[in-house]
Amino acid sequence: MNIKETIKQLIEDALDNCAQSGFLSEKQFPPFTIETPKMKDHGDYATNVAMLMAPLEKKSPRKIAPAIIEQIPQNDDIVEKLEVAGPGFINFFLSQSYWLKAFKDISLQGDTYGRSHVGQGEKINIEYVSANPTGPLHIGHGRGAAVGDALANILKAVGYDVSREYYINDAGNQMELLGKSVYARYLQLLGKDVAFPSDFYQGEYIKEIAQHILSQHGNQYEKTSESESLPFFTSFAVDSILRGIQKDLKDFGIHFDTWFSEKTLHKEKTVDRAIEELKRKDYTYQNEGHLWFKSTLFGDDKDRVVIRDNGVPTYFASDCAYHLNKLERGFKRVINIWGADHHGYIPRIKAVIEAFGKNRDVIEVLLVQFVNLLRDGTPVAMSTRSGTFVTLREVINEVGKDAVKYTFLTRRSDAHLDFDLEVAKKQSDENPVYYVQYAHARICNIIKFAEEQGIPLPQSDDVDLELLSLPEEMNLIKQLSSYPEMIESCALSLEPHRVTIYLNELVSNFHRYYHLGKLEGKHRVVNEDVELSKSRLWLSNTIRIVIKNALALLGVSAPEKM
RNA sequence: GCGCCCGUAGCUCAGUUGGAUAGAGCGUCGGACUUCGAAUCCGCAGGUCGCACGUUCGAAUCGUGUCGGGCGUACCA
Repeated sequence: MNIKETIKQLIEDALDNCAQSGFLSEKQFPPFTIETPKMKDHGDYATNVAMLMAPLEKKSPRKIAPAIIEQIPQNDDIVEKLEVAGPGFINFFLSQSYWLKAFKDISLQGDTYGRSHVGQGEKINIEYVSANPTGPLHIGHGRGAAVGDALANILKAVGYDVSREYYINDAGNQMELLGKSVYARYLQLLGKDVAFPSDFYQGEYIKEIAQHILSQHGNQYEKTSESESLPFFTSFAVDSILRGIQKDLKDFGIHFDTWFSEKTLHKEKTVDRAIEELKRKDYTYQNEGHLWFKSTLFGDDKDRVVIRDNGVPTYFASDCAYHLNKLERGFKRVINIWGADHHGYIPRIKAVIEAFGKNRDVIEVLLVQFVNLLRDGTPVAMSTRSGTFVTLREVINEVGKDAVKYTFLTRRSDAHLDFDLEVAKKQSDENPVYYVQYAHARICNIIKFAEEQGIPLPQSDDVDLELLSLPEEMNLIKQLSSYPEMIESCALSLEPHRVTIYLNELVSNFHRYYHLGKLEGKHRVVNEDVELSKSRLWLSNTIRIVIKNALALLGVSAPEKM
C-alpha cells in the first residue's frame, strides 16, 4: 500500500465511524480526492471530502471536517497533525519517521520500485505505429512509437498483462498500387518509356526497390505480363519495406510482441465471420449494391460500407475483423494509438465493438498529433505524396534516439508539437533529456568519488537517515516517495508525458540541492562528517534509482558518464 | 455546413482529472567554480489562462455561445 492509499484508508475509516456514530447521515461517500498541495503550509496531503459531503449532509464543510479529523489518530507513526483549512480542506502533516521509513524502503526495492499490482494482471492490448508498409517511417510514426512504447511499459509496471502489437496493412488497394509503382520503376530501369501516374508512390525508395529486383532477378519480368508479374512485385516491395520498418523500430528501441498481418484476417476467414456476425444480428442491409453496417445505431454519423458492389470488402471490414479477433483473444482493454488524422474513425470502430456485444469503452483510442519538423525555426517541407520527407531514421541518426524520444514524451500526445532538429541536437539547457541524464551521471560520479574517499554506499543497517535534516532533503524524500503514485496516475490517464514532468522536477531539486554544497562545504554530499555523508549517499543513490527506473519506462538510457 | 483536437508569459509547453496565491524551460539582462561534473545553480523582468455568459463553497480545468489555428467529413488505408 502506498502513501496515498494509506491516507485514503484512514479517511474512509473515519467516515465509517462518523456514519456509525450518527454524525453523518449518508452511508455512501462521494469519490473524494487526495492531493499534494502546492503550498507547504497546506501539509503533505489534503483531501476535499468535507466539502463534497457538505451539500449531501446540509452542513457546512467547516463543521464536517473537524468531526472527521477527530476519528483519525494523530501524533502516531503516520500522522503528526491534521488541520482544517480554507473552505474545508483537511490537511495531513505526516510524521518524519513515517516518511523516512517509506524512503528507506525505496532503494531496497531497487529497480522494482514504482511497480504495483493495480492492473491485477488484466489482459490489455496496445497497438501503435501500424504504419502501412508502403514507405519508410517518418517522424510522426516516431512520436506514436515513443508514446506507445512508454505507455506499454507503464501499464506493465502497474501490473497489467500487456501485449504490444503492430497491425500491418498488407492487403487492399494500397498494396496493388505499391506493386504497380515498383513495377513501373522496374520497367523504366530497363529503358522502357512507361507512364508513372501521380497516384503512384513517388519516393526514391521505390526506385531502390526496383533496382534490387533488377539486380537479383534480372530482366525476367520484362517478358511476363503485368498481371502475372504484379504479385511478385507487391510482395517483394512489402517484404523489403517491412524489414526496413522493423529495423528502424529496433534501432529506435521499440519492441513488439505481435506483428499482425491484415492478410491473415482474409486467409483465416475472420473477415467473413465478422460480417456474418453483423448480418446475424441484423446490423446490416443491402443498398446500391453494397453491404452496409448500421453504425448509426451506435452513434456514428452515417452507416458504413463493409462490402462493395464488386464483392471486395472495405478496409473497415478488415478492421471490424481485426477487432473481433482482439476481443476473441481475451483482451479486456484494447488501446489504439492513432495519428490525429484518423480521429473521424473512432465512432465507427466503437460502433462495431458495441455491435459485437461489448462495451464501447473496451476500446480506447489515443490520438497523437502531428509533428511539425523544423530546422533552425523554419519548417522542413514534408510531403508523402511527392516523396519528399525526412525519415525517422534520418532524425535518429542526426539527433540520437534518447533526445528524440524524450522530446516526444515531454508533451501531451494530443497537442501539436514543434520538433526543431537543431535544438534537439544541442547538448544544452534547451534539451531536457541531457538535464535529466546529467543528474544521473553526476550522482554516479559522486558515489564513485565517495568510494575513492573510503566511504562506500552504506548498507541499510549502517545508515542513520534522521541526519537528513535539511529542508531540501526532506523535500527530495517526499518527492521520491510520490513516484509510485505518479506512475499510477500515468497508467490511469494514459498519459506517459507526466513521467518527464516528474523527472524534470525531481532532477531540478537535486541539482539545487547539490549546489548547496558549492556554497557551503558542510552541505556537500561527501563531507567531513562520515555518518552524514553516508546518509546523503543513501539519498543520492535513491534519487539515482528513481531516475533510472523512470527513464527505463520511457525507453531512455541512464548513462553513468556523459 | 457538421464533427474532433488545440488556444496559458515574447517563444516552446506543464498545470496532480473541479481546489487554496497559475508554473517550468528557452530567449533578454545581471550574478555564482582553488574542494563531490558549470551539460549546473541563483536573481530580475514577463499573465484579463482567446473572448462572453453559465454551473457552485471554488473554474485555466465542466456546460453553452463566439473568435482563431489544425485535422477530419470515402465504396483510400
